Amino acid sequence: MSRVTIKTIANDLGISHMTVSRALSDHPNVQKETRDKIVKRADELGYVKNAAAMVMRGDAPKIVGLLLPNIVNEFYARFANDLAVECDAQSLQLIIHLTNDDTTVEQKALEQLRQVQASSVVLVPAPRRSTGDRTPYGRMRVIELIRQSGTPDQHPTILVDDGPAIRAAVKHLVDKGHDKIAYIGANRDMSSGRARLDAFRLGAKQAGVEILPDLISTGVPSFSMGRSHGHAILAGGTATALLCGGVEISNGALSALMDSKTKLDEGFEFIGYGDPSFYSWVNNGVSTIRVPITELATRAAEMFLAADLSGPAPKDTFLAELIIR
Amino acid sequence: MSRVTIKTIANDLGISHMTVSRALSDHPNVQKETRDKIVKRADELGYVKNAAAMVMRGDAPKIVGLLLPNIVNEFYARFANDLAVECDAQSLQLIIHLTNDDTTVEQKALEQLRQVQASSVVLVPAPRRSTGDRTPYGRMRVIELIRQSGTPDQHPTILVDDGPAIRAAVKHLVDKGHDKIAYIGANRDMSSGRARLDAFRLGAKQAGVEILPDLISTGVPSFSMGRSHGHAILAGGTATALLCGGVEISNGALSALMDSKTKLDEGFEFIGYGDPSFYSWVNNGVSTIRVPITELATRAAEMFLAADLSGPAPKDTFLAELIIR
DNA sequence: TTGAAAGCGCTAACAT
DNA sequence: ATGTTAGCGCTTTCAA
Repeated sequence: MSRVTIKTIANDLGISHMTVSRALSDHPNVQKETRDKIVKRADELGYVKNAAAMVMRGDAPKIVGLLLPNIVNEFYARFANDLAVECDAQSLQLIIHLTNDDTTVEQKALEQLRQVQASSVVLVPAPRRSTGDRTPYGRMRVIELIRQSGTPDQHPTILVDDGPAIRAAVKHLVDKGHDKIAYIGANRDMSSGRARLDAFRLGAKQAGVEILPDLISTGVPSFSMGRSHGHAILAGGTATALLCGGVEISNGALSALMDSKTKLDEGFEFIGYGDPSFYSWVNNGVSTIRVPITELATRAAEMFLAADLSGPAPKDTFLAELIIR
Repeated sequence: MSRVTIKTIANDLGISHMTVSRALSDHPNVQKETRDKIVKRADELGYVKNAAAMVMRGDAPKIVGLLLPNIVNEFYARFANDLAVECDAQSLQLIIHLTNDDTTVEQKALEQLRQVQASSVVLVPAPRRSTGDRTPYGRMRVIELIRQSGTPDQHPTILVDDGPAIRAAVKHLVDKGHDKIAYIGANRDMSSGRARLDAFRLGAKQAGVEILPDLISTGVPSFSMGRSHGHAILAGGTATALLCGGVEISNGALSALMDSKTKLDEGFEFIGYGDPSFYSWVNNGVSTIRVPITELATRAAEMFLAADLSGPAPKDTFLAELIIR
């Protein structure tokens, strides 16, 4: 009834538990006959090696963590999916925690991962108001994804540079004759919010158009935020094109746009952010700024394995891509 | 440099590791002064309790597993999200494995979860050809989600009954004057595929319409399958309405429909399956069959905690709901 | 109030 | 080829 261990099997067979251990760990020094008997009995009893015991002996637990704000956002879902595939390929177990961008939750999750000795953690750092306390990461390898928090060079980091794509998007719109281009993005609380807005401004400047302040709106990014700001811009009547700087925002703004058949017929142009699968077929294809998610996940998985912890932490940047549909 | 344990702290402070243990576990029998000193030092050194040691002593590991075909499908993503929230609330760690509906992968994942002594696993069983071997679940509580595999009453099960909603969908279409209703769904490999098609047929019968065999198509469910079958049905010209029996299929078929402006203007009616967020705003709102995902996740989390393992395994069924937009 | 010993499951290092 | 011992980090039991 209780858990089957090597001792259970050993007693059952009237031999030493060491022989059982050897047999089940493919150690050469076991007589074939004995080994077969052991393997057979282990199988019958449903024996599985106790991971906790292995960890206590010093084996690195085959566990990695993933901390995401949520997993409904298609960007995060795809990343989690790709990372999970990589982990399964490496026989790693992936523990997911959702932080909801709350530093408290994030800290708690990190501590739990530390308790189970997770070897690595991929983390989208929650934006933090103060440079407040943070639990030490212990022996975990922490890989920061998308956002960068705290001291640079401290942790390996995987970033996305969407600047060029955003500037290209503006240029594309200008080339098509638009000069009243609206922008909806995240506020300056997040570094990504700042960076994208800056890229938008720079793109406009480079393309030689002036952006009316009224056409730029920022806020805490969410679907409903994107939707309401989108409605406001469409109602304003000034803008002839809209660029979004965030996945949720983009979906929200697109939903607002879909409400307005007139605008679509008038040739109002929309460029979204992220590339949810339905963008390729909604509204005859939605142009967007695509982030190479699978590449990010692959790189993260590579970092799991990277042996050397010495030297400055690597910082990899992947380019987002403008997709015109 | 090496891992901080209670012994590290004990040596550091020149006391017994037992006192340290007591202090850090809020045992009353420690002098306040000593306790404060210990807690302080533990904090400085970044001590965390070793989960493996606790598990070895007999503590149930705070780990639960989740096995899903994938996590990009919005249905699964939402479920995973909701379950992760529940787990965080209960200080459980959630290990996710993606099976891709492959029994081999599923078995391997289950074994890994067994090694780390996961207390419970929520599992969308991969459809299995033969009633072949399956690793014993050991002491894990296995909760089957959506699909049921193997012997009934063996595991707690959470099912969705979409029969009434599917029949209501057919009735709705008939009431609106449609009598050439097409259906795209999963083939009979999965029990859900069979059940939904049967519900569709029954609904048609109850509504007094005959379904032309040509208008029913099934196959291995996927976006592209839904899309190509959708195109075929639209090209056929016979059908005036389409009902889908699967999430991916529904998205694919919807994408096919969006390609055809004519059909939409002609009043071609579509009822999808699942309720991706964008259904509420695409195409002025897509009618669909909604599955109560959060309720499923909440119930699953409740089952994590259920103490009694005695008696027949509970089988909970949640009703899907027809949403007309 | 504090400490010492034992044991959870496993394997490296020594016996035999 | 097989067996014995010890120890990973922790807490329960018993002793001081």
